[in-house]
Amino acid sequence: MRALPGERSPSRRTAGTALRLPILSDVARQAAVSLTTASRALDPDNDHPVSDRTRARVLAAAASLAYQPNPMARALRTKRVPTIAIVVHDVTDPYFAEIVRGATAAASARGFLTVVCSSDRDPMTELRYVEMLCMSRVSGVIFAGGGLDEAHYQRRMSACARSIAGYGGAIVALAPRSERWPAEVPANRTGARLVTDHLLSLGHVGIAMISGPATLRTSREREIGYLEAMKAAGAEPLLVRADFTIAGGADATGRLLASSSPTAVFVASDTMALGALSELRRRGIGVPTEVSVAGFDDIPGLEFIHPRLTTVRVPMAELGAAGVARLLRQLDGNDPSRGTQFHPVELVVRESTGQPPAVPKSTQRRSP
Amino acid sequence: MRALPGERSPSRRTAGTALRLPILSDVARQAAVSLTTASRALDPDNDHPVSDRTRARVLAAAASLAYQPNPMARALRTKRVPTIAIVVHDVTDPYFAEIVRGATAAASARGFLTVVCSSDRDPMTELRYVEMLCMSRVSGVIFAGGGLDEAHYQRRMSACARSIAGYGGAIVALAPRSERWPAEVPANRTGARLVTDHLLSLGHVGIAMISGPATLRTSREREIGYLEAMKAAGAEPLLVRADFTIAGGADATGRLLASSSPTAVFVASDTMALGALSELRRRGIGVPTEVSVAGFDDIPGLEFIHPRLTTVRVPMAELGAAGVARLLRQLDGNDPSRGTQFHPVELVVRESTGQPPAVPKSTQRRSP
DNA sequence: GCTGCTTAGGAAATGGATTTCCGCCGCCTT
DNA sequence: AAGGCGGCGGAAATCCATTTCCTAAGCAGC
Repeated sequence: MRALPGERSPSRRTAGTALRLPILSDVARQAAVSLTTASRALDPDNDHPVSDRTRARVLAAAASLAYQPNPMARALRTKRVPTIAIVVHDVTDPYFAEIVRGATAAASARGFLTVVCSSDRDPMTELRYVEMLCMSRVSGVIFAGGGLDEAHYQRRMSACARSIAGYGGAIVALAPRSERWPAEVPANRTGARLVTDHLLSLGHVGIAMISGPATLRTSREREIGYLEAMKAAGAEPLLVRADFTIAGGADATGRLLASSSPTAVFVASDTMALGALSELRRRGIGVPTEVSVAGFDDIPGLEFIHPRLTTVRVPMAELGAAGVARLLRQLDGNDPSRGTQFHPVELVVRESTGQPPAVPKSTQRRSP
Repeated sequence: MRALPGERSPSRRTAGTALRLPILSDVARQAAVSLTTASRALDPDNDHPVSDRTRARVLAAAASLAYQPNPMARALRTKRVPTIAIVVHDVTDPYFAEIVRGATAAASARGFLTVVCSSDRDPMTELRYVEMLCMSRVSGVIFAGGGLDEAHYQRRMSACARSIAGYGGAIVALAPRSERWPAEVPANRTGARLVTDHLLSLGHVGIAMISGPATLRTSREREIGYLEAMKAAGAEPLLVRADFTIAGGADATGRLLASSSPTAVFVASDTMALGALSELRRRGIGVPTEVSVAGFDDIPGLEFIHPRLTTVRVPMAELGAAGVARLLRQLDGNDPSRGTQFHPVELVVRESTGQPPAVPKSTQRRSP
């Protein structure tokens, strides 16, 4: 496992730059104090008293040397590296990409690096990543996507979680999960109700929903909102499931149309909705003239697709940033809560939803 | 900077799991050898002789304890953390997301974590990230996007590069840059020539190009391919620039149409092409019936947009993986090359390109 | 028998910051 | 005057793998 290339010549290729960076003992020497005092003076969180005069001397010395503590040495003692991991289902999905963007910005503002692990929706890959993260002693792990409701997976995952807690790391979820972790999640149910009500208020009755996998709690929460709204309106629900991908959305749309003819479809994520839109266009079905389509998330770039998609705005970047903030509070020990914080969502009406076709079909057919 | 929460109680919350992970001395004790020997036996690259019997004992002990070397302690000695950073212009852009996916998979297969830094196209943000990475002693930095051709930026960037080389880290670029770093880049010029030739062969003469910022070498390489092909065909080129974003593509399309009426547009990236398509549709201009549009990159999800976009396939994930492989070779010292490795691209003809409108305009107007 | 080399293994130093444990000084009690 | 306490600073242990330097034994060659 030798990592350092032995053949690297000791001679400095590039003249000019002093390659030895200042270390704490340089600062201590220049300030004429001990290592201990230097460390304490430089650490604003340290509660050991240091006189103002001494602290000033140390600070001045550190500044004059442009001292930066060595993160590796620090990590060795504190047992954690100053990096935060974000585990997503798919970096390529704008929903997650946006969360990553928000989290990265927040983390780097606090001096943390962010590592992104994309499981590509494979539970085993995710598990492997988390085990690796745990071994690397990352300060925290943010689960941006939901977990699987599956016993074997959950057992291994909770072993990781225990281990992370064991070395003082923290965990935060950005989607509903069965594990009782601190969570920052969008108001999925409310959002789903909002869109469904919007479609109902436009006069739709046959409103189908394309949801994600049943094993994902996010799917289920959004379904509940939909079902609640439909029930309240006395309308008959119709649910189809697919993967949270463009292809999944297209596929589900095909299946849906094979067995029913809704005038509106609520799709549980914009990414899937893109697929739905694509499939409808392929079949020559007008949106919103023949079928209204609404999504969820408000991923970036939606202004540019046609017709502009009605959706529910989830503050993705804010969610990422909130996850980092929560994580950091947990690490600092001043937020022992394990509760779930909900983030408000907002209906964004654009052009993909409209009134149902003027010629009202007598009754909506339902799946057999 | 106290990172460990002091208030964390020493008692184990979760029974059952031994929280202290095995360390090298545990292995050494169980194998009845010294630390030194244990370390040597476990390191396949170490050339110090260890007898087979001893090695077997150590290996058995390590296996029985499920020993994993502590990455932080190792990093402290080797002066680098086993982490590779990928610097992108925008994680949200599928082009970069795809590269990140490929790189992450390759890195984790070799035991490296991947951190993603998204500069959001701001040179200062990028510089700050790179300085932070350098301070964190990451093993390597992969620049997925091109650099700025600007003196101030280049000076600071090369200071970082020197420093990274100074501690034994490596750098790889995945886009053409003025710095002479080892690079793995797509055959931009060839690709651009391929698409342009495709458009020419369809009978187009008025072929405009929407390119990226002039300060990005990727833009310029793609332009050159376009210009070469146009020149060879005796056609008059017409170039418009914009940001490498959806909005940029839409905006450039507007400007283009304000002053000319090409029958085909070659857009330097799919992301921009999405904007172009959107703008054309907004104006009711048929694609490809009135204007053909071709992109570059072949980002995922293109099958689902309408009309399906003709483009040049860049092996993005492979590029990311190749970048990691190159980086690792550099770290191992068995690839001292600074050369550029080109990755072949491939024309993918789909539905957004077709013959020019049947009624041939007498002559293509050009910008005044 | 002595030198010289090779093979095998160990003790201890190293990397750099953090933290625990102590001691000292001055001041206040009783 | 003896004991106590708060404020301040330092020595040394700690974190854990790697690496440098050494020792010892075994064997060949002169």
